[in-house]
Amino acid sequence: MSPNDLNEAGPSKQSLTAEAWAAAALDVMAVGGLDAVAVEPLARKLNVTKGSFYWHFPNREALVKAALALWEQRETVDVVSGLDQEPDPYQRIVNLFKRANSSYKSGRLYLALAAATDDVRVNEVVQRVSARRLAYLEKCYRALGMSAEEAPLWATFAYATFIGNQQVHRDTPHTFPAGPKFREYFKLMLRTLIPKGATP
Amino acid sequence: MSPNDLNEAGPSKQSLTAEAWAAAALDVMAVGGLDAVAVEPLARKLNVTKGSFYWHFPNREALVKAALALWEQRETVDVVSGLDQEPDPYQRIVNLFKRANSSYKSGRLYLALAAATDDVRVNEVVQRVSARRLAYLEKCYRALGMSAEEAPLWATFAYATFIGNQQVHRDTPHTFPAGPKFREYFKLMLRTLIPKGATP
DNA sequence: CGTTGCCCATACGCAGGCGTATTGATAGAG
DNA sequence: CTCTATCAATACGCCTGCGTATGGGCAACG
Repeated sequence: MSPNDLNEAGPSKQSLTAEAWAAAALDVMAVGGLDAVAVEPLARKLNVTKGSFYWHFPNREALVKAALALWEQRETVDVVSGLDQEPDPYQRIVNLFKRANSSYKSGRLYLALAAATDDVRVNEVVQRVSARRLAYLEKCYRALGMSAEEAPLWATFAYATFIGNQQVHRDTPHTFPAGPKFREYFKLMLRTLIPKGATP
Repeated sequence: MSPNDLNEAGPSKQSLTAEAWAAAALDVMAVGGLDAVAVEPLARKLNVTKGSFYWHFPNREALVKAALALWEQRETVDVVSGLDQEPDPYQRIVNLFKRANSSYKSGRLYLALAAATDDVRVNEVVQRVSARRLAYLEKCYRALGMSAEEAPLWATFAYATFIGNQQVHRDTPHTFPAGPKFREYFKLMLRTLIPKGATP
């Protein structure tokens, strides 16, 4: 837990910021979906009343927008920072997979957000984030020497696989390979999804 | 459209059945998620009032249960009927993939249901359906001569991939390969996810 | 024609979330 | 010490969905 842990019980005498509300909104989103972002329940969780909320935000709409912006920014810096440092394209894909399979919580958040197919604002953000990831993957495959026709297919393939992994992991947790089995599974995916040549 | 098309405008003088309500519930679920299954909005969509609903069901809970039961039954008969007729295990997997990538609507429904992670009833059903699909895939891989250690890994891999395909297709529709590109993509997945030997 | 059962409409009270208005508390500036 | 700006609590009205109670229409059957 960070020093200024929010959305937890306890006084936490520090005044709430708008970003704290947005972060709390993302937390409940990961569990209850977009509809779970409700002002009064959130206020209860933060040990305040909605009197506080309506000082920081004009309405619920603004909170949703702020939460989505925060999420997109997190996801985007997540991609550029650290990941792009790696020179080897093969290792870049490996790192992507590692990251995708490690952060279970952020995976849940993506799935919860993407499930809000009826909300236009959410759809736009999800689309941008997904498209960025796909473009990044495609770039990696091209760096591996793949043609402009093949790369997008492999990128979609790989991306679908690790999005699907998060889904399967969430939906049937006890069936998903764990421990040493997961290491096997991981290696299987890597050698299957990164074709020929270019080993590190 | 079937002769007794429900959940559409128009009088449709035929009396509503409980299953019609359940089917309509599944329809709105595929778009708005579990929370969209609300009695009064559904009644409006069916051109009746909730007076009708509360004759067929004791409460909203019962409707959700009925809808889930209907869904599970659909998904289950979907697997056993027609699919298990095919003798060749390779072709069985191919058919699975074809079916997964063809029924866009049913894919959306699965994703919407699976997103309701906070609901216990939904989780149980989703878990059973997913587990059944995984077990079926594993059986296919074993029929291809795969070992008891490898088969579950490949089954999870393949299942994650086509669940992920539905997700990517939904989240970034314009990026997803279409037309001839999709045929390429499909062949790529098949030859990658069904290893060596056992070609038809 | 009357009665009975099936299916639905209407009207009501209740609960919970949204947004507003008003007041209160606290810290820092002067 | 006073004043002011910041942040939060309280109280209110509104809307919407849930569940109940009651009554109405209609077909089948006697």
